[in-house]
Amino acid sequence: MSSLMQIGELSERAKVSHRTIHYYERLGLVKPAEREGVGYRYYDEVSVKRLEKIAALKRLGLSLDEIAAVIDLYFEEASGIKGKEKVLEILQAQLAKADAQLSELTEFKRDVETNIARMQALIAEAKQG
Amino acid sequence: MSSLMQIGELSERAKVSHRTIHYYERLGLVKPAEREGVGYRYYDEVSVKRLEKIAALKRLGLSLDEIAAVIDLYFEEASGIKGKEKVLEILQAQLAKADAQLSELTEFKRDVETNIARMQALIAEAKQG
DNA sequence: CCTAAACCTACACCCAACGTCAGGTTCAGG
DNA sequence: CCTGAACCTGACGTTGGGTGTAGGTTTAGG
Repeated sequence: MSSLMQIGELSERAKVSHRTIHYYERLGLVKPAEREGVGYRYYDEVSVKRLEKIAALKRLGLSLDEIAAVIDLYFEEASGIKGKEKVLEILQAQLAKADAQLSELTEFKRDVETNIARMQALIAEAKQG
Repeated sequence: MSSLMQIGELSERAKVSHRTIHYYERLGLVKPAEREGVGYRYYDEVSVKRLEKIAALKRLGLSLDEIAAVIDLYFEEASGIKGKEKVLEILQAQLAKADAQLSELTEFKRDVETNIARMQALIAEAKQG
């Protein structure tokens, strides 16, 4: 009696439209915990987390295909022994990408801060020049 | 005699197709330093930097429209007095966005590192279990 | 002066990631 | 049993960020 929810509630809780959920399902990103006969989709709590994780990965700039390739790592026990080293490779690539993005982002932030200071100075100057 | 270059060279140096350069020009992201009559486009060194900056901002997840809104800050003197406060607003929004992205990215990195450790443990275990 | 390489414009087309719409089904409450 | 809300599928539309191509022009070098 794990209290499943329908797509409407999932949609609200994960802040994702139901059409998007359908779309993600076709791409293999999410699937209902249960689907009796040919009827409604029923989801569990994990689906909420899964959609939130997908959103987070998207914000990092991953495409849906790239996300599909790694999302299971977050929600399933490690796949068969043979694939573990490949999974490790993927993770290390993502780490490298994250590092690169971090330094680029840090630099960007510095630039923005510089520009903000410059703007504020110019505004102050204009206001009492 | 500042030795201008044509679009082909710019394209090669900035690693951006000439079609994309045309496209960016329509969006107001770049423009040739010179264009005699109705003929070829001629670019200077600044254009190379500009395209590289655009690429960097794209990697941070900015749309071309957002980039258009700020790119001039990097290459021109501050625009007219009236717009300065709006520019400041844009910059502050970008700073907030960058901060959010930074913390998300940091969290993501931690997750990936955890998963890497987990994978490595599993692999080691499998190799001598 | 001629030609090939590089350029020009304009329009059509592509892909990812959705959203919209139409027409039909299911389900819960009164 | 009936109705309205929630759901279903499938086809088509849209937006962002480009790419492809046709048909014409410019220019540098021999």
